Amino acid sequence: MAVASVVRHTGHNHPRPPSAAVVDDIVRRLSRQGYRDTEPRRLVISAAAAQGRPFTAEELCAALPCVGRATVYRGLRLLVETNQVCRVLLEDGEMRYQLSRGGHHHHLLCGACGIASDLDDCDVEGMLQNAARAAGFQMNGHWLEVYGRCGDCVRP
Amino acid sequence: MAVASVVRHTGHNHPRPPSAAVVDDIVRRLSRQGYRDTEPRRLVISAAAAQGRPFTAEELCAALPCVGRATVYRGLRLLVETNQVCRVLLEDGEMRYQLSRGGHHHHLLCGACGIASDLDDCDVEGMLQNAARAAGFQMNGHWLEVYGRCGDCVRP
DNA sequence: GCCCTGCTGATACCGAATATCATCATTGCG
DNA sequence: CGCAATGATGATATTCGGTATCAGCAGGGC
Repeated sequence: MAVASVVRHTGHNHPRPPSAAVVDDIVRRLSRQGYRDTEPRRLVISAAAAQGRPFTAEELCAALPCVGRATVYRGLRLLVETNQVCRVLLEDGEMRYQLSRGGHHHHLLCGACGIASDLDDCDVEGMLQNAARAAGFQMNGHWLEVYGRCGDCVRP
Repeated sequence: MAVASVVRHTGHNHPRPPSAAVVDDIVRRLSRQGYRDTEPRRLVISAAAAQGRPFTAEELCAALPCVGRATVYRGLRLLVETNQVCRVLLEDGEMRYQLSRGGHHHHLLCGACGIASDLDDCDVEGMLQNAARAAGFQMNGHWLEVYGRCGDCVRP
């Protein structure tokens, strides 16, 4: 049976004060991979961490008028490639981003407030493996997003 | 337990001859909703049906040099909105399209040949409902894509 | 402190997608 | 059947998200 645990990224629907520890953590991980610790890059990470819900590259640019567009896009791409930021697919097909806590997980996307909570420990994996195998398909990955209303929006 | 059944859209990896019956069927459904039966629209549907794997809007345009770009884009959008065509999300985030057989299903996407088979009767739904509910989330939809290798590509 | 090299950012560029709008064609109706 | 209303078309312009370019800057190893 699946066990669900939720980590809400913020108590409310608004940007949180970017935690310096979170930024340091990510910068450290990037350094370990040979990427430099630069001021603009820290600003991008900080801005990403400050978003209360999945964001777009353009939103980051708007939040960082003092950082060049190209730098924001490059920084975001780097974060995605190194799995510091995960992609979030909205129901209408729009792609957004969100700071990742790492590890495999799925998103519970609230259509009302736009917040994406993380759903860990849901073993769709095994079930999909079986279904795929039965179809003669060798599965080695999947993409899953869950849409609906979060608890706060269902009973406000 | 999940029961999987696969419908491979074509025996091989190449465009099939567009079946007039399929096109007529879709045109009829559109007519019922008040959309006109026009030559360019039929061409778009026919081209979409002729694709052997998920395609992009640009690929449709290329396949229909005699139909205006705007018309192709409008036609494709209409087909998506009326659920005649479903969106297919590739592993890298690219969005493609594929004629839908209707009904809820997921895609088994082969990274080798690019073909998307349909996976019906996989009850992730129930499992997700439970996991979401346990997290205080009211689920009312999901998006799932499965990635791997199809049978033909695993043992060629 | 110096130098190498990766990073930055202004700009130009590209491609996908949509808006515009005059013209055309489908279909309902007399 | 033929006409009028209106939805559809398509050439074009435009917008917009994202990337390539490249000279200058700065991080960090020495």
